[in-house]
Amino acid sequence: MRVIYQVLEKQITNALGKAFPEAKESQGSLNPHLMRATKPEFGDFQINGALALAKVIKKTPRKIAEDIIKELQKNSEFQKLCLPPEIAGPGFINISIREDCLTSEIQKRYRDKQLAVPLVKPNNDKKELEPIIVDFSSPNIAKEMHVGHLRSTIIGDSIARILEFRGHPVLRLNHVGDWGTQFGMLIAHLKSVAPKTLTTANAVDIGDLVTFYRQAKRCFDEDEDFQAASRDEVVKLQKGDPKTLKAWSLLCNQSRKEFQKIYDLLDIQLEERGESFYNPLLKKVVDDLAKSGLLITDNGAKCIFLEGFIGKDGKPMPIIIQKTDGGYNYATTDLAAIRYRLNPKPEGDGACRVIYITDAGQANHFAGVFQIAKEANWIPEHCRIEHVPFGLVQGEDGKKLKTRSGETVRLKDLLDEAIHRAKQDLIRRLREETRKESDDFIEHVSKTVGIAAVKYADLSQNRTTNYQFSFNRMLSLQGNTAPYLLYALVRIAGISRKGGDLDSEANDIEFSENQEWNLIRELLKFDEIVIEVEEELLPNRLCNYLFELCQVFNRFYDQIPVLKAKEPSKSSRLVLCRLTAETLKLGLNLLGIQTLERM
RNA sequence: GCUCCGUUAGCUCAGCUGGAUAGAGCAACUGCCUUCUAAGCAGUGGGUCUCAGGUUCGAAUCCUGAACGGAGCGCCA
Repeated sequence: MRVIYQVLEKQITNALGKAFPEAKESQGSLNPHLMRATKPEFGDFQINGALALAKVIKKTPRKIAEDIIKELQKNSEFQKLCLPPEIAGPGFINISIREDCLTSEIQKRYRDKQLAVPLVKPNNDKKELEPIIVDFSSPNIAKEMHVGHLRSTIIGDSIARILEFRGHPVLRLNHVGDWGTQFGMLIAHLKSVAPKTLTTANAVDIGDLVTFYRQAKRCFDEDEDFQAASRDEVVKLQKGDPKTLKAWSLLCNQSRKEFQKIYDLLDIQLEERGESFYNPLLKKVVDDLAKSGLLITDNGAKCIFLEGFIGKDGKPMPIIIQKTDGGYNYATTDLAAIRYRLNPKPEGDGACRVIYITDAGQANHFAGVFQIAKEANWIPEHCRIEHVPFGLVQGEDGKKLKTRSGETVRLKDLLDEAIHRAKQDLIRRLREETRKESDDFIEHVSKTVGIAAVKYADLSQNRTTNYQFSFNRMLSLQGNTAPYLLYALVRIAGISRKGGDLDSEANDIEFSENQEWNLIRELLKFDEIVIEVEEELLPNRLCNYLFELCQVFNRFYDQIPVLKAKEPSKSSRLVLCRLTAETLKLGLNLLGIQTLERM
């Protein structure tokens, strides 16, 4: 209905101009404030503009609304599209779209792969679309992925999918932590305790690596000599010492294999481009910042002091660009990354929008880095860089999610448990219903449902707030959960199995029942929702929509017979079933969730 | 201490950027299966939108202040 909305908005703006020529000068007052009706009783859209206009024109809002309607009704195009508008409450205008228009919208959408969501096109002055970068997941080498990576990975993937679906070239970048002090620590430690791991492939497995890392961290915190040795290793690494580089690449490979298992399980594509990639560019970042006069040396470190950044002691807090020992910090890497990503090809990625999916705790860091990039003039006029923050994953006690023994939850364990619980649930149901299914079926359904539940639970929440993780809730068969949505699709597949032709023609469709119109109106909202999510980067809006669509469909399914209806109702209803299935499948796909025919 | 974020039903959360009587889901209670999968549907009860001011035709939404909770804050990322 996005197109209808746009047409209406234009018509109403025109009508306003004609009805109130005297209001034209005062800016903004001719905005119709057209929006989707807040309740079904109010029709499809409502105009709120009459209320705001009352201030400018000295008439009551209801009188103004009357004049707007009079003007609108002179327009035959408007009349073709809408029923006569009604004035309600203090001066709202309620607008209902004519049923034949709704029907023809359904026909247009039927068998349209994009389901009426338009593809983006390049600007007039450019031949090609510029890529959008989604920077997400970003685990650290030599550590296992843990629950802290869950949200970034899931949310980032969904946002990338939505942008891709709109037609944007998307670079899904995995900015893995493969550089810096942690590596110094690890290599320095391994040199003394397990030197073989630094020269031989596959000499250490990821579990041991994690243990070594912990030991190294402890040494680093307690032993000053070890600190110095670690920093030495970092400097060697950054200077490209061949032995250190070899050791480094062995460690990275080991971790990479482990990450890939998780990404495969989650069905997520990512292009690895770690921090190390930007190493050759760091020196120029420092040099250019120095040239621009932003850099100040403080206690031997090269820093930038920004307005509004104040530390614990109340003194201005620096952002450190180069440490006293010559090493670089993550701010430096992030600055180098911004430059590279926004630089035109082939020197850079030529991106027009860069999206960082990280926890909200890094908001200050990004605010600082973005401000430096802006002051250094590294962000072209037409480009956007955005930090997309999300809240903490908490346990059911409201505290940061931990295992019973108080350790960080490994992502692999968490996903396995979701799948395991989905499986137990499925087996119990099969027993209760005395159904028999193959082992393959059980494995496939449990995996799909388990992963879907984890993803959907995360995505369906407004990402900015903390999120309370609960297996029981996310796997529940009722309510706003993945299993509920998947079940709606299974019901439609059931209709098809029982002989419903979900591939019939939509030429002669006809509707009469309330529940049909409710479903039609819900289906037609899809395009607006996708575009809104693309702009706001809030996938929970899409989840919310899909949940509502399922509720409307289930009401329809409960109250309206499909297979037993006479023609043309039967075919018309089958068209609605198919369109519902496609909308759900596509919607879930944009969330990175796979669907099922039976469950 | 400073900065950022949050506070909506017993619980978990929406609330589309200022609109009509604040909405879902869980939990509780009442109905509905010889019927396309009841993993569903229909219904009932449940609210000082943390508090106090302000802005205006109109505030959960915007501004100021307070309380409570969370996160971050100099050479880790």
